[in-house]
Amino acid sequence: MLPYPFPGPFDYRVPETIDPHPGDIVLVPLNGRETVGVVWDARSGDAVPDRKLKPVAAVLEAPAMGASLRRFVDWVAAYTLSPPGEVMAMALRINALRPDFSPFGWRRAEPLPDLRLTEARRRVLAALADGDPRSTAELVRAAGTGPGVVRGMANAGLLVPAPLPLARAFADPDPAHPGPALSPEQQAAAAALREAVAGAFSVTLLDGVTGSGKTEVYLEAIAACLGRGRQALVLLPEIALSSQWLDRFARRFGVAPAVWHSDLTARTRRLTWRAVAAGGAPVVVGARSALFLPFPDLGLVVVDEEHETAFKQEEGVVYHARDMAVVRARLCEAPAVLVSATPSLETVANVEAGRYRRLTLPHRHGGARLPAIVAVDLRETPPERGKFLAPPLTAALEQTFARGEQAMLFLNRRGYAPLTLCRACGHRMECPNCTAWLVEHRIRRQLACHHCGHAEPIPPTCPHCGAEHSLTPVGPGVERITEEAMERFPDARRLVMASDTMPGPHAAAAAARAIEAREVDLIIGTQIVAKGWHFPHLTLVGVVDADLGLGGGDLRAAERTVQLLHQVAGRAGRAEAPGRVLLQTFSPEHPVMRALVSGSFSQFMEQEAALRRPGHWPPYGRLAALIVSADAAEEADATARALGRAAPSGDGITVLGPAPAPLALLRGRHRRRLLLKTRRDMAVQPLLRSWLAQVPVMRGTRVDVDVDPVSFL
DNA sequence: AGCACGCCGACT
DNA sequence: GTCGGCGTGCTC
Repeated sequence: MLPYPFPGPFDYRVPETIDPHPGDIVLVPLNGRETVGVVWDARSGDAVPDRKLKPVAAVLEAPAMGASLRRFVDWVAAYTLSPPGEVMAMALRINALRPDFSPFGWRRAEPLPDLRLTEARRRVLAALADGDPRSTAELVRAAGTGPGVVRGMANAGLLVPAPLPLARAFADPDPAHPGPALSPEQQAAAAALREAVAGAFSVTLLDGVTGSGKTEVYLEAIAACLGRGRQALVLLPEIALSSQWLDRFARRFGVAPAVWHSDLTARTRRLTWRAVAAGGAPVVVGARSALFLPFPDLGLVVVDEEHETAFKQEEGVVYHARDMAVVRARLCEAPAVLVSATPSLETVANVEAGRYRRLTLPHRHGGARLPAIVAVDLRETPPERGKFLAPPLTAALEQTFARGEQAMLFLNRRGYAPLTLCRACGHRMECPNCTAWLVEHRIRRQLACHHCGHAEPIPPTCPHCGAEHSLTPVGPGVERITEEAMERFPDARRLVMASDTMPGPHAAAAAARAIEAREVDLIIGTQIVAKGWHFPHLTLVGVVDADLGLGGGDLRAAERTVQLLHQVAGRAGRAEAPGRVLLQTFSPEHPVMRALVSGSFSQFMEQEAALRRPGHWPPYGRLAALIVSADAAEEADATARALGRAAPSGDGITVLGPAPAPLALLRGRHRRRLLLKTRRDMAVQPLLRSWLAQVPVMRGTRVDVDVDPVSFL
């Protein structure tokens, strides 16, 4: 299998000098070059005539790709309709394998060529007397010479390259390390998880209210997994924001786990990948790409915050890490644990169908109570004109600050204002490349598109009618809320938490520390504040616009809003002082607001299920989206219409569209969508395969497939 | 993906 | 008469 988008593996001849086995990483000729690939299987048999077969060039000295990972790659490729080589490339991490990147050093040549030795060369050989290979840097230090001498010796044949023994990059977590005390409720759940870890494949939903100590419970499952000598993988939706999770892990096990995400430096990535392959990383915590690490014996997969849409990879190979985690666990004969205070309807449906087990933690840990949630009706108590914080919320903020407690304002919108409008002619400032408004970022003095890289200075006059001082910001973003809070509470120490104000894990960790140390009175944030933080002194959460996520006609808009706002609300009152949550809304009677206020999350999910079941909407049916894109609208239309004409039909099959995508123009490309819906007992992949095979796609036009779409943009 | 081949426009 | 633009096709 080659790391390129071919439809399948290529066949090669095996010369007598080498002996490759399935999983081995090999060097093979391809179109006049040499390429790294993985031996996938014995030859596929047909198609390629013997005369065309070229010989495998070499077997690389690298850990082989295990059978369970190869089968996982095949499974993901088949499920997502991606070229298997592209999926394998995610698992291969070619950068970690290239000989020039590998941790290679030197040993003495056997036998030594008969050469006159200089004093420096003699010292280098002396440093290698014990037979262990050493890196160039080590040899330079030991022999008190320069790297040129080592290189010269290698060229003269005195030294030969040798793989360095892998340093233990990650310490063994200590299951006996005294961790935090668990409540009887937590102990019971932990015992059930330990039992699951002792068995083969199973899926368990760990469903506990915010602040119930779910993490501490599944850390016990990890301890049990380590006790059996197997590795554990924990997936988090946003690893960059996981400093508090790492603290908890260290508190339980005395050491840090291996961390895996896309922003690792090349060196750390290589070290971690090699350590995992060698079985030297007992626990890995990572973002979705960690699913493709080469665990020799994966014994447990945990998906924390399993409802998070961040687990859906939208670019390249489009997959849902929560669902693929279950597949990976099954292929490794390991249990999977899905964790959430607000489980997705998909997971709830699997519990109800008996496919998943469920463990519940109904109470907060340490006697803390769940926060009281109330709706603030913006029709009855509107904010002042041009302001966004209604009187009940400002009064609550005042009381909170007066008590010396912390408050949080949540608004899932970056920047100052989502729309800039000309009061003279009604012109809206829009992105030239996308069907989207430009968002004002007042601090940067720019109008920016949140879908592509476009940004421009705020124009002094209306670009349409030329009127002066007529451009007006409409609606709030976190910057504007910060401005309002600053006017109203000038003495409150503010901290803005948004992806553009906290670039990277360090900034987020520093922010969390400042909040824990009570150096902040008011936190103003976008959705990153919803993610599992534990701020013990935070007692008030204000949701500036609770209705925000409900527009747009998205299948999961209501579910997602409940999950997001419930998570945000869960940040309040996690210690002794009780928490309070105010939801500013124009429709307090909406089922979403009722569910949040009453706390009857499960009842809301039943209503959602009742809405989706009759039409066979997920999770009671299957969806796949086709996204047609082209530089010209006519080309996108032509292909989309051709797909529409060739659409599959039959009992239990519905095709919707083609229709312009909500983002009909994205990064300068015109987009059309079609949606395939089938009954749950049907597979969409064969339908999609034969459908796509019937429609020729012009050059410059793309058809992207999204199986189980989460986003409908 | 990555690379060679090939067929048309602006230079020495 | 030549360099080089990127459209097309191929890789076991």
